[in-house]
Amino acid sequence: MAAATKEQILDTAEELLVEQGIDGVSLRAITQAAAVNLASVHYHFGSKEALVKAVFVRRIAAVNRERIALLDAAESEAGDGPLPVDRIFYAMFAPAIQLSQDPRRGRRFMRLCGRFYAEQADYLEAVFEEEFAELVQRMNRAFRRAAPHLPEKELRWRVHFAVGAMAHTMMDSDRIRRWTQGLCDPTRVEETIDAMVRFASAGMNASAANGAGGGVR
Amino acid sequence: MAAATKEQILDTAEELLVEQGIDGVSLRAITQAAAVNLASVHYHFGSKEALVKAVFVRRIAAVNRERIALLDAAESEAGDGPLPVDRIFYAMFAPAIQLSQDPRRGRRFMRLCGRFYAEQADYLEAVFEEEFAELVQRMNRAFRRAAPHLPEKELRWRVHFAVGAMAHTMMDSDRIRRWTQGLCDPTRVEETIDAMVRFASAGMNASAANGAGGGVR
DNA sequence: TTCTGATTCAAACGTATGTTTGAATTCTAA
DNA sequence: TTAGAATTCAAACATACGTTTGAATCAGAA
Repeated sequence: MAAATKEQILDTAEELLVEQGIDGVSLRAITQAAAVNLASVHYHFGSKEALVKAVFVRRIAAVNRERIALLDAAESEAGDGPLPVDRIFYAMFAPAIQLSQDPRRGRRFMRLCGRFYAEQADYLEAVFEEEFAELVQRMNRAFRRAAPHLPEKELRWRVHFAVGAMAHTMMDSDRIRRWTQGLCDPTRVEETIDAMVRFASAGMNASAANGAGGGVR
Repeated sequence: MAAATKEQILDTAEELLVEQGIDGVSLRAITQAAAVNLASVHYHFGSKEALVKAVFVRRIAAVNRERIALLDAAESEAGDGPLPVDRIFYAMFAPAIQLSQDPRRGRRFMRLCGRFYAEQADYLEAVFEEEFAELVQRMNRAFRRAAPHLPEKELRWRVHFAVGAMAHTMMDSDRIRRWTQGLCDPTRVEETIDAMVRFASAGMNASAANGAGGGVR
């Protein structure tokens, strides 16, 4: 059956890509683990590159749709007023981290997403921009309204830092659990999201730079 | 001359590793760009793996020594009292980000460091633990004293998020500059550090979770 | 059943990689 | 200057990879 083979390849590729990275996993390893023929990848996808893209897009599109849906809900609830910062961050973090509640593929993909972001493969850069364009615009606009006192530059920096905190957590669930002896465990999803929202919101709500260069030391 | 060849290989490898990742760059590319013979790598380092390790350790050891020196200075200045949170974060961020002031190798290595952290190559994991063991211990102790009211779990999460913000910035200097049309530019080092310290300190100083599960929504 | 298109399969192709080899060359010290 | 070690070099080795090929097999409609 055709469709079954294609999905089998996608699932197995996603699993192995998480564990070993794009360059670390070969088509032979994928097809062998999926119990399909080596040539099936090229028959169904065209190339390894296209397979990697397909693995990524299949899930990230759903996550970003959910993020935008959460933004929509929050905005219609807020009427004409600005959104609370923590609601925006919740919309940003929750769908990605929550995906880990799917015990089968979720946790794998959570790490894969961070991994893709880190690998910076050229052909993934375009996919990134396309899949994130609308979301980034919506997020920036929401933050702008939520923190109108903040200089644009400072606001962008803080969004960037918050994305970093999230990406780090997505990419790294094993390491943080190990280094804290299980105290911090990203598989406890709601707890993780709550801590992340608290941290990022407090960071975003901090007072801006006082004058020129006024930092520590 | 022996030493010159070895350093030439290290420098060139660092440069190319940043641009193309560990698996993306071949020994042939490195040795050709360095204008040395292919076999020199194995003569001086033993293997590609050992070369990669050497590239990493050469700089990260210096950065972590500087971090600990900053902690020492802050602690002797503070006497018996706890350190301000922003001083701890400054000690954590500044040496890594400041390395980018070296216009020759600095910026490259800043990205390489984040890249290594993301790649999670098995043989790098051991190097990471060794090179960071002392620093992590010192940092955790300093934060514990600086925020005694904070539950251990919450404290560890926040340190983790702050590390994420830093790693993201280190790994990503091109992307953030591009996405903000130059507004946020990690090559403006002090400005970057200041923004990062403000963000992380505010996140660390946020009030802890109020009761069970009390977050957004 | 028979035919046609879709799918699977084993095998091979061409290329790039990390590594090794052994001779040639350069440096160092007596 | 010269013996001996250190270093460089061109060439080859073995392997793994993504991709292609063409025949074999399967599915479903006539």
